[in-house]
Amino acid sequence: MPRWEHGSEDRLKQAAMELFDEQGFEDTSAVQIADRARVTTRTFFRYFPDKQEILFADAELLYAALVRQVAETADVAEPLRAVTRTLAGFDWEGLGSRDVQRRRDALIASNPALLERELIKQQRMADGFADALHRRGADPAVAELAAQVGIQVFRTAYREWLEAGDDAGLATITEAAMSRLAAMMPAAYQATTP
Amino acid sequence: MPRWEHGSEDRLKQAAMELFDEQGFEDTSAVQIADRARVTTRTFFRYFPDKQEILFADAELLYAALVRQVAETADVAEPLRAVTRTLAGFDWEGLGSRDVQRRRDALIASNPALLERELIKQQRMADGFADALHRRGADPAVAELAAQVGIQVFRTAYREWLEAGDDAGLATITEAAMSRLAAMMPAAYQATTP
DNA sequence: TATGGTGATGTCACGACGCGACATCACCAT
DNA sequence: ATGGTGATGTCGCGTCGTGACATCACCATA
Repeated sequence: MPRWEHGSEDRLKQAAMELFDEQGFEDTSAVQIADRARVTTRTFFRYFPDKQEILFADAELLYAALVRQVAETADVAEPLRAVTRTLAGFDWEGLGSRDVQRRRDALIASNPALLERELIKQQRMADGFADALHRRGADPAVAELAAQVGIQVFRTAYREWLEAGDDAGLATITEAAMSRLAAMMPAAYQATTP
Repeated sequence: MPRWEHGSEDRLKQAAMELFDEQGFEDTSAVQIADRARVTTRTFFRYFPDKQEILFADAELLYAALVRQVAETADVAEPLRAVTRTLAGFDWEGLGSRDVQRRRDALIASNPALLERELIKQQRMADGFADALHRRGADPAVAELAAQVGIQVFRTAYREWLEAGDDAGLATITEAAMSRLAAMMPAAYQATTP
């Protein structure tokens, strides 16, 4: 008979999701989560540096994968497209149903602390993209701008996609967002395009 | 003889800046700040909902002013420029020397909690811009994209400006960033510009 | 089989954070 | 002078997050 059950981390994640669902994020304490997962509070904080992170632990891996992909496939000639294509091309459905992602999104949006965390993750991803593009030979200033803007473009598309019916493809929606952006670039600048 | 000195809020801000400078953000507790400002800890939290906010209390006013300006002067035909021009046209030097702003930036960048807060403020400003543009008649999707991208473009320019010598004007640097962005829009999209 | 190392978890103690409830008192209008 | 109001203090509490050290299952290897 093992002294401890295995899989504490999974039990913690599971318990946290349940409790957030039942009571919301704020009204759920780390102690409650730990209790339901049958571990001590201290163990909770060994797996997750804070209460927010339990919602982003998986996302961290996803971001790393995306950055890696940009690093491998980026086309220096079109850094902005490299970013949006990588993001739009990912199999988001594979992460869970659209409905699950929608609910996760809503949970995050409803809580300032979670929103802050989400934004910083996104920022880190942007930094990763910029670095990857730079390594592939892009000018640093261009790389940073492409990363930041590319992510913003995709984010708006992603949210549209979450709300859309099944007919809409993420790639298509993202293309539409890019077109929108292109349409709002002043003509003066477009003329200067090399 | 007044029972309490007046100007607690200012004393708190002052004390906080000093201590952050002396010891860094993490190693400064709310208690220390309150002590130096000669108020109780409870009073600290009455003025600032948390330790981070003491660094952003002023910024909040600034953001509100910028949003108002976009709401008043936005040109619906060029929402992206409306955003970047408002931001680049503001008198940032009036907020303090470039050096002060640089140090503030460094302090924020050096601390995750502060970075999170900064990003969420920026996000709120973006939401404000988007709303303002929408009210002025812009399509909601376009408004959101213009706000987000405009801010990102300006942010990169602003950081360049902080590092630059006195010769460089913020407006010029921002224009350069816009050109960079225009240059990376795929030609296919530029052709579709209405 | 014995032994010792290693990793996961527990236990304890502590400081920092943030808030609710209520008390106090300077100041101001009337 | 008097009563209201706003700023501040006092007290107590629950939550967050961490350091230090103890425990014990499991594994490798002699």
